[in-house]
Amino acid sequence: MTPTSSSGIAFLIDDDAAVLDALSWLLRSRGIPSKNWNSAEAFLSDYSPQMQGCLIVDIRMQDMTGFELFDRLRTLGCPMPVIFLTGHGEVSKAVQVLKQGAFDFIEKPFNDNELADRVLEALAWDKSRRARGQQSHAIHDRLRSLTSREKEVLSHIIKGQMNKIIADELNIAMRTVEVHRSHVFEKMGVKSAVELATLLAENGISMSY
Amino acid sequence: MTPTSSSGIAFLIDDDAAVLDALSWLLRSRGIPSKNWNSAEAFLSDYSPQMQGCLIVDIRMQDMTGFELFDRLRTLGCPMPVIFLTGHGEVSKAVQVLKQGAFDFIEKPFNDNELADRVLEALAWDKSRRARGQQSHAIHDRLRSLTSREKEVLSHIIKGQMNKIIADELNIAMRTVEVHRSHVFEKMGVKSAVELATLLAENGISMSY
DNA sequence: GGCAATACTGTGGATAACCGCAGCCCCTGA
DNA sequence: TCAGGGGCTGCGGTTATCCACAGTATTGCC
Repeated sequence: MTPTSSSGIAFLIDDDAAVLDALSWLLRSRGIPSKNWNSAEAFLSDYSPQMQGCLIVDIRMQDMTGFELFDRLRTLGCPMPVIFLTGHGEVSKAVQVLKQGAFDFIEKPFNDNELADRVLEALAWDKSRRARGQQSHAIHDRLRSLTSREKEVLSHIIKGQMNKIIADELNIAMRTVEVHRSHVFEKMGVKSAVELATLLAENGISMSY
Repeated sequence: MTPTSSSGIAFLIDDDAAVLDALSWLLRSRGIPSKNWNSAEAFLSDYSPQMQGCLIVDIRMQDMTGFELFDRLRTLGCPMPVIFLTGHGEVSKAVQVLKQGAFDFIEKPFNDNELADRVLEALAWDKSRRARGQQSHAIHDRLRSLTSREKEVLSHIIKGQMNKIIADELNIAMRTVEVHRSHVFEKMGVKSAVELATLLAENGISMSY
């Protein structure tokens, strides 16, 4: 099992110790591991891109609103799903934040079962995100292993151009293109141009050189 | 200009004639064409998949709630973006409906500029959706023009298999595969297997035969 | 029965892809 | 200075692809 195959942790962020206790107790009773922070700043200073799981964030905190924390984390590139907890029904804020990519927005007092279900959904979402990311990361690693000339040839290959044409456009011999081409296939772990094109297209990668 | 290149219409659905008037006046002042319905049922009976634009639906109506209308339309396959208007802040409903794919959820009284902006966003979203759909539709039309044997060969081509292998697996002569292959290219409007693979992958089409 | 569509096959030749072997040039770092 | 990596190239041979020409067979429809 690689590290990214774990189900992740629920990161609880609230400046109300009673809420943190109640939440962590609830989650533990469902077998969901969690960790607590009593302020947004505290979490931010501990934040690491290695973290896996989801965030459960109170909207109303002393040092920073949950929205601000959300913005800061997104700026840092944190992709984890965020569930907001709110005590007072601000519809426009809820709508805004959901449209910005929050995972959920739950009013207090919340139903225990419902909250636990949402957390499980968020953890599952994050897990599948990591799986997708791992695939995509592996491809980018392979792309980075290509020399610049190889990338250039690659970009022509996936346009479906023949070796002769590529050679003309790059002003090199066909034999050279053949060599680069076979290196590209080897480094990218594919056996044909079709596989290569599919691999890149499925991962939304377009090589514009 | 094809029909689908128009910007679409705002379909207003509210059983309060005063609101309909105000909305249609507002939108007309911004150059946004709109049409009115005074009940959900009335709109449903007029609904046609040909409609282009977005819906602006009051949550609270006599015959049916906006949510019900939303569900009914989605069941009918209506893909248009829906903006809900609500007079009373139900956060949980807003969250639920947004997660189900509503475009926006706006509280009354609303800011005129904001609403007009949202409508324009929704219309733009629908326009780009139609563009994507048209591309995808064209591809499916071409796929449908293939005979079943050709589709079978296609599925092997996009796996990157050589004609010889395909011939073996289908128990036919290589020459026959070559013929099917060239028919597939011609009907799909591509000149190479790479183009074909990219075309299908970019549109999320996987041929499993 | 004739006609069209579909599927299938063979022959032979042109073109393209693939590959090992061999070698050249340039740059960089030990 | 020498080794290694990257880029470039030619030769010769095998395998694949693409295609024109030429058929056979089956099915379904008017």
